[in-house]
Amino acid sequence: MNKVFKALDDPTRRKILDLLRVQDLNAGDIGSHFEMAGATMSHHLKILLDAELVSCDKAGQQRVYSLNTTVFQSVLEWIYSLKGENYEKK
Amino acid sequence: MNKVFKALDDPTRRKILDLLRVQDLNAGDIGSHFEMAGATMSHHLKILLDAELVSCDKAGQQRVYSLNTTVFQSVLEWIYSLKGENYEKK
DNA sequence: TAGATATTTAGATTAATATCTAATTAAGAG
DNA sequence: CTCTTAATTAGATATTAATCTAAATATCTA
Repeated sequence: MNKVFKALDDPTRRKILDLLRVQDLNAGDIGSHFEMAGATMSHHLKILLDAELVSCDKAGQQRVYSLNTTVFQSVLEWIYSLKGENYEKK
Repeated sequence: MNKVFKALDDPTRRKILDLLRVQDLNAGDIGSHFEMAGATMSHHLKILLDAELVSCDKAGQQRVYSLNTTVFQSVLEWIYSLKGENYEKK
């Protein structure tokens, strides 16, 4: 879970996830929502990939990123355990 | 939410929350679970306080910390929105 | 193949965070 | 009032993380 919390602890990366919630996007499209060097975006995307919060497919010159929410299961379970509730998978 | 994610992005602080899930504890008792200077614990507790993940009551010379899970609502809502599900408060 | 575009990687710099020791504050006991 | 205990605050240092520019890689097109 360490990597997941690390990845979530950054407003830019959380916003990337918000963007990917709506639709898959390539690196350039994601970057266009931020005023940051492309290399910096790439860095953030790598951290999200490492945490398995996003996945990536090559499409020609571009790389298309998509959201992967399965990793949240363990986070939800932890939060619910703190709340003293059981987490029931829908 | 920034402060909450920041606070959660540290194994020591997450473990503190795990300890407080079981029972309220004073600063010294919390510290005894870690091999860290007391000042360092105090620093972590302050970050948890700022994020409102814990609350603190004075009891004589001691300060008793307790878990506050209400802050998790917004986190849960955000995660569920990413998952494309609605979060229903229990 | 040469050039253009999309993206990542390398290396450097700056900013933020965790940690420590020492000093301070606050409360209780003698 | 002074001593002890509990905890925090201050200040310093070291590690980690975000960001940039420049260079490299990979793919498409002419």
